[in-house]
Amino acid sequence: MAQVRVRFAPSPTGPLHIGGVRTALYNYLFAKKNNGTFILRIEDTDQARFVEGAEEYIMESLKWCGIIVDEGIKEGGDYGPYRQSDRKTIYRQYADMLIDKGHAYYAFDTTEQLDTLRSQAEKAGNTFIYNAGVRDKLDNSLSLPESEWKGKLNKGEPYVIRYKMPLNEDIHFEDIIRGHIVVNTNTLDDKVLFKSDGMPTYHLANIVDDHLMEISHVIRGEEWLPSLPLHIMLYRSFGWDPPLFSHLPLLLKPDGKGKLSKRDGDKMGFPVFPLFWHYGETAKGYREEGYYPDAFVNMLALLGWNPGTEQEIFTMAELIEAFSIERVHKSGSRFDPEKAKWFNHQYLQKRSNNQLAMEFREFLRAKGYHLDIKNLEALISLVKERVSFVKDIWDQTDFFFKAPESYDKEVIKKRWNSDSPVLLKELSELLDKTDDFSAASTEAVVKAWIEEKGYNMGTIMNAFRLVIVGASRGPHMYDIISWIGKVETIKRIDKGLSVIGK
RNA sequence: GGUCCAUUCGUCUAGUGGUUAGGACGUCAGGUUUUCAUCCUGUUAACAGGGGUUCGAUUCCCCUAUGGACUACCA
Repeated sequence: MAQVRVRFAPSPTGPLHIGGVRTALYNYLFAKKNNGTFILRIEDTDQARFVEGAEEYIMESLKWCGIIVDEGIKEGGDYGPYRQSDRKTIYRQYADMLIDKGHAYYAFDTTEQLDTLRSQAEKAGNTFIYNAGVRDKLDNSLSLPESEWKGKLNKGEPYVIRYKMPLNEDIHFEDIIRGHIVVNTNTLDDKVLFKSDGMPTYHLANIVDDHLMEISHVIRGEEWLPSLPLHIMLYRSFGWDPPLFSHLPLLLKPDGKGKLSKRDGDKMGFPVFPLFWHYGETAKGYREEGYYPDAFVNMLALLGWNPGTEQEIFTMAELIEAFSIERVHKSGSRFDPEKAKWFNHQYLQKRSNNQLAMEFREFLRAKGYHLDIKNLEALISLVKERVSFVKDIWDQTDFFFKAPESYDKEVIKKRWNSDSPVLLKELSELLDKTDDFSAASTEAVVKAWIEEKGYNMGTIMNAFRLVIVGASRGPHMYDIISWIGKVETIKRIDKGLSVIGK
């Protein structure tokens, strides 16, 4: 295979959502699998939709995911510039080339005129298509006498350049994922290639840039499939060899219908963006929700592709090794937030107590707690298996840091009986006399006491947990009291006794 | 409306012209845990429908249904 060069070509119109990230990821995996080059090209030909911060956001997102850009606006490269607005002067000559070859023409119709024609057609139950069927009746350099349209040009009247779609021709083409597709040109329209504001449209800029940048494979979202015939025709008109195309299936909403959209995140309570977004609107990101980038990437990679084995956990290197574009699915995948959490759980379990302690220490710092790593490692070893996110550690361990402020009423009803005050008082005195407060030691002492007196283990331990934790949850009691220490333990028993009473 | 694309458990998916249609998430049930959670074990549940082709179709073809994308001087 010739040198593999692929590009991810987003528009900086807002934060990149996870569908875009997955497109970038598949491009990256494909490139690296084939010792190729991954290019980031910014497609900002629509000045009206430019959004502050979006370009930075895209680059930061890729970086967070571990997707390394080989050529791009920051990285440079031999095929730059990599931002289409910086390539503005390139496109016009290609539009002119098409006009010279008779594949494109000037059109002077105003937006209003075309809108009217469209709505009229709609009322009549037809579809207005600007192509060979009607272009003779419209206002363009094909329908008007040469003197007239040249006059308009000289006068500086606004115009666009349209592609001259041939009449009644079947266009055959291949998609790596979808196979053979045929479309008749009569259903296609004379797309605008060059806008009246002096900028190319996506279609022109995209084809010119892909050719100039020697892109070998175009891997993009399914929403582009309908314009593939146009793109194929453009390559033919220029006399260029087209790249190979792959159209990725869409990411769908978890419930209901339709493709995942930028709005779904807040509506459904999970992020649709890799990172927090805060220009104008704000939106949650996976990074800030506590996802590890490798878990996020792993989850995303398996949404629409799988290697055909039962392996589910992959490092980026393993993904690169296993990836093949042919195994990408044809149909859309519904995004499942539950499975995303499961992936993070898997990755969190693989981290060392020390790593987690460092991460949790940052979390605690924000809450005003400052603890040493050894202490936190001990804490984390007690709850690690129960959490999926670092922030979950707090939910599992808040009572380590502070005595309960209230006691679960249901638990009082169920676990606190008339004997409880007396028994806990005895327990308190017993622990007070115990010097070695390691979990093993207190466990031995308390068990011996319960056995000697013939008490009921469940009764005591559940009431004990109630005064220490405030609820019916948490790790082993002896681990808890060992960590909080004797003084705090006794204090909590006393407080519990006075608050709950009998 | 038109064009194009798609359709295996609730979800992500494996798979083959002949399989008990496999796995994961979730669900549910047991077990462990004197709590809660984790964990373990088990369970649950699918080839959209109808025609063909064939000795035999989930698998190949056609139709229908359903879903989706596109239908801008947006990408």
